[in-house]
Amino acid sequence: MNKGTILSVDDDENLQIVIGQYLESDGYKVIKASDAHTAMEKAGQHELDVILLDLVLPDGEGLTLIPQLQKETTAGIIVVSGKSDTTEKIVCLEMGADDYITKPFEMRELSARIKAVTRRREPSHDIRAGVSKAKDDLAEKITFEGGWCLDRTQYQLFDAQNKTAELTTGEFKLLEALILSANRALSREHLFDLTRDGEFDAYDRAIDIQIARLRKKLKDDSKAPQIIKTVRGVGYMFCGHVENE
Amino acid sequence: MNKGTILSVDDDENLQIVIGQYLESDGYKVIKASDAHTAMEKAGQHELDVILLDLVLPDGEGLTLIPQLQKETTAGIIVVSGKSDTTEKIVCLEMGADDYITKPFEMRELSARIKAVTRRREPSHDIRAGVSKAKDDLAEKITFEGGWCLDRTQYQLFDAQNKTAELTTGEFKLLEALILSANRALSREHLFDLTRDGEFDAYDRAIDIQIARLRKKLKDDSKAPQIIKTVRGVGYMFCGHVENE
DNA sequence: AAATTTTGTATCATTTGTGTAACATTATTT
DNA sequence: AAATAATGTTACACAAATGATACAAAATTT
Repeated sequence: MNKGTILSVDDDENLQIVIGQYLESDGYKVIKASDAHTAMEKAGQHELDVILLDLVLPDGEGLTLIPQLQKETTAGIIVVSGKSDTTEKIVCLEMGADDYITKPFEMRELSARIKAVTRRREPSHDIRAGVSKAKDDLAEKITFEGGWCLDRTQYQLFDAQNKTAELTTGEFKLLEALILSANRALSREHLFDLTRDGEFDAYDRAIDIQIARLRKKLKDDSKAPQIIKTVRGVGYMFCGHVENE
Repeated sequence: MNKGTILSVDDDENLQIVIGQYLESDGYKVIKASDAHTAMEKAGQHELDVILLDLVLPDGEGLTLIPQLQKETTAGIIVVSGKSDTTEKIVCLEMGADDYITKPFEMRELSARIKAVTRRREPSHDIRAGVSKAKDDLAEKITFEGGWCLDRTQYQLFDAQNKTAELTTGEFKLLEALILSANRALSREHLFDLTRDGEFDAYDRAIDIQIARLRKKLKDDSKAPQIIKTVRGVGYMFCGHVENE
């Protein structure tokens, strides 16, 4: 009997043991992590149904962990917090957590909340039926303003004369990411995540430089850019009309 | 703009009024019932998204009401209880309630929980470039009085001619915060918290200045403002009719 | 491993955004 | 209506964000 797989993320070793024992005897498979890093790791390795998440962790990712985990899995997230602070509750729920429970809690309550969360995620509750599936399969060639054509099979950008702009793969990925979210401002961090692995450091200017290089190759004047606009305080945005093929 | 329809079932008249006002100014349509019988009736008549349910009712159906309501609608059920009794919580969640909140609660928390419940019931967010877009509960474009359109993906405000008003991100955030709590007076401190980090100093006039700049760009005469009104001794309030897209 | 290409860091210049202070205006109280 | 308090306005200075350039470090190719 396996009711589902739960990832428990908490620093507190004793609590981990208690939770683990209870939930296992309840029929769940329990995976444990005691810091944000391993949490993300485990989330990538297992098919999770629910994540119990304490936001106070030694490598303290805190709130940002919620969207990160959601990117990695489709599991429900229950924030387990030491504080019963309304603002935090709200923020958590708004960031996408499914529920919020305050320590100390009774195991029975935790179990009930887990059930409630998993129940909601069952197909029967899913109202997705009839909703057009997101088009994952994107065009192989995308043309835009100025006769440019991004060829996603060749990893190259061609101009109106069909001459290659000699983009590097990094530049290509960045441009692709921008185009796929055209007319939407994207933060540097977001762009970083979309185009490469590793940790983004807030003072990292790498994206800026790459944008500058891209602009040059796109002949987009950075003083008054027409294609890649900078959104001050936010990041960059691809502007313009895009056509798929 | 209609975020959804909520049925509030509670015996307490005052609470009903408070909840009703808050949620309505929040963009929900609110229907009220003060006993189990009318609750069932209303549930049959309307397309509900969320039901706020106090189980202590004059004709005291209590817990059995949960499955009955679920038979009638597909709305999410949030149990609003006077007791913070774990057993009751568990029973409610097990009977199929989606959430449980204990009186007294802050309206903000209630609002957040409603959002969380409705979010879960929404169709999946569109997945562009494999990135799950951080899904707000809110519209991407909000239009209001005078043909203005706040584009939350571009971080810009456009006028009726679709020309950008050149808001800075700070100004944008402030306007967004005001709009999202339209027709509700917000204190400077609250606005500060909503739009930036750090500590608010009571003698800080920064918000005033930013309001002034916003008004100018919105062509809102500060002598007789139509869009952002001053609420003396309190703060500011966005007035007007807002439409989501 | 040398050469080449690609990417990142450091630095400085420039632009843009925002708070402060001082004063003007409007509202409220006396 | 005077006095007071709250808010609006403006100019200015400072801070922060971004762009540009040169160079260093990786990564890739030869």
